[in-house]
Amino acid sequence: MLTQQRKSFILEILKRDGQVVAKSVAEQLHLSEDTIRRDLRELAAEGLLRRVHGGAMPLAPDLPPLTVRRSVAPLAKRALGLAAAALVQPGHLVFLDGGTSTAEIAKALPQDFSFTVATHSPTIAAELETHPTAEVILIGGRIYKHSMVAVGALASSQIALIRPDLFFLGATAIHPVHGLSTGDLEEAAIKRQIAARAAETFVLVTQDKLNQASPCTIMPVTEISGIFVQSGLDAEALTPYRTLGIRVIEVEEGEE
Amino acid sequence: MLTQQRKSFILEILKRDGQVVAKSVAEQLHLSEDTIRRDLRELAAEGLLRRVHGGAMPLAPDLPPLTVRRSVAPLAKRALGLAAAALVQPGHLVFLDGGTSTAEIAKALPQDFSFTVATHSPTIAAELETHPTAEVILIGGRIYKHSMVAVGALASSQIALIRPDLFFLGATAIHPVHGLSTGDLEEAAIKRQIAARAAETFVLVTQDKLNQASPCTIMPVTEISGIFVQSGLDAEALTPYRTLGIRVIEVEEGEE
DNA sequence: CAATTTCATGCAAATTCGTGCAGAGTCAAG
DNA sequence: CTTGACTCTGCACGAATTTGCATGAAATTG
Repeated sequence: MLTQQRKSFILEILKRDGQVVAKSVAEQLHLSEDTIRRDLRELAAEGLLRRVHGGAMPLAPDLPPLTVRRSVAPLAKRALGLAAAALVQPGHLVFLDGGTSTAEIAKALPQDFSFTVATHSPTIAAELETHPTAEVILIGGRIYKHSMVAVGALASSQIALIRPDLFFLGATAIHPVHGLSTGDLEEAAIKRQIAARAAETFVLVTQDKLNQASPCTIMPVTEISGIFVQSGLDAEALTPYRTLGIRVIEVEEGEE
Repeated sequence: MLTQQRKSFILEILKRDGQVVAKSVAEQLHLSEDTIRRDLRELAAEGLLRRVHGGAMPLAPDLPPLTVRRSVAPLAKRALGLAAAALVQPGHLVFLDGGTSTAEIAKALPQDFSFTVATHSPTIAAELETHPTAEVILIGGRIYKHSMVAVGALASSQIALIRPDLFFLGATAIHPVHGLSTGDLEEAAIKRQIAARAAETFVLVTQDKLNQASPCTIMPVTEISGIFVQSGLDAEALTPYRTLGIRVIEVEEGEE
């Protein structure tokens, strides 16, 4: 095991998990903690991470809001993202909505074949900087800051130019009767437009969104192809969707 | 076994595994480690790989992620960014190019009045998520990954719709005769277009860019209004710009 | 405040590195 | 065919790097 390789490994862990625990890395690589600590010190000196007691953290204290939201249900979301990313096929045009759930899809996208990702979220686009094979199309427009997605006429006109194979939608609420909804009218309009142009639309649903409603309706649930939920939820809560002919994909929360 | 054959073998291993362990190669080829080390040294001298203790790694230190590039000249860049951000006035439309220098401007933008920021870099846009008063316009298009900016016809058509008061351009090289230049043709074209529409264009110039030239010309230096450089540089190196009537703003590197 | 964990430093063992050198092989001129 | 120059390879040896452990300091936890 080369020193450089170890450092890369550490940086990957950091990028994936947002943190590094010295002890855990030492165990995974069957090396002493001293060695890992030394690496961490050197990486910190190179300005690649920030040393903290017990391990290391990313340099930037990240964007506080994002990190907070990210910590809501990271494991469950990661599992959902992984399952959703598996739908992507070579040559596809995939549209990724903004949000932390779709960010997990971006992280989990396959890297062994080529496809195109369109997104109106600068955060998602930035996330894909390091993806080796994905072509990225950025949809511009006025940024709606709360969700960090481009909205408005400018965005709309660009979306009208593409026809995605897959659309992964991020909604703040889903309800069998009230449909998909979110907090902003313009945001809802954009999502609606994308879904209308996409061949298939899927939604990643965490427990806290299921059977809820938000003020602005995006569209009825019958417009979507399927939802990803974590397994082990109340079966009854999912029945209405199955009845409506919506694919309900239950995802095991993988071990960490 | 010819020397060249051995070298090819080593490069294949490197390509396949992303690393080369000198000892392992020596065993596979039934040669002494010295020979392999010699090859590695020569290959490193040819710039085909990077020598590390125990073997070799690919040239690119992984993907030079933003974090690495950020650490190049952080203090100097931060000072330049701060000075540049001071030009922004209430109600302005400011265009921020992609790059680490302009990212520093984004961080230093005033927060006590309103203005609009346009950018074709998702990274910059994401940076502005936490800015309290700036309206953000994202320019979309195909993402040129090396620089993480939107380029192409889609981006061009959106830029044609706006007319910035200020444009902060990020170039990879500036030269009094060869003008501003960068590494990619499309990127250069977009920058040229933005500059043509902007009332004033400024460039943040770090020491390593001054009086250099890159393959793709953006435009002559006479098209720009001014450059920001760190103070204490060779006065002679700046004279040509002053002679051409370009404002040269020297910035003291502030304390941390 | 005490127990536990984590950290930094010094140190020794092991590994790897670079250089000098000798032997083997190649090639061309004599 | 012989000789000499040249190159390549492996070995030797001191230098440098890396790793794990021990020690005491520092931080964290209850």
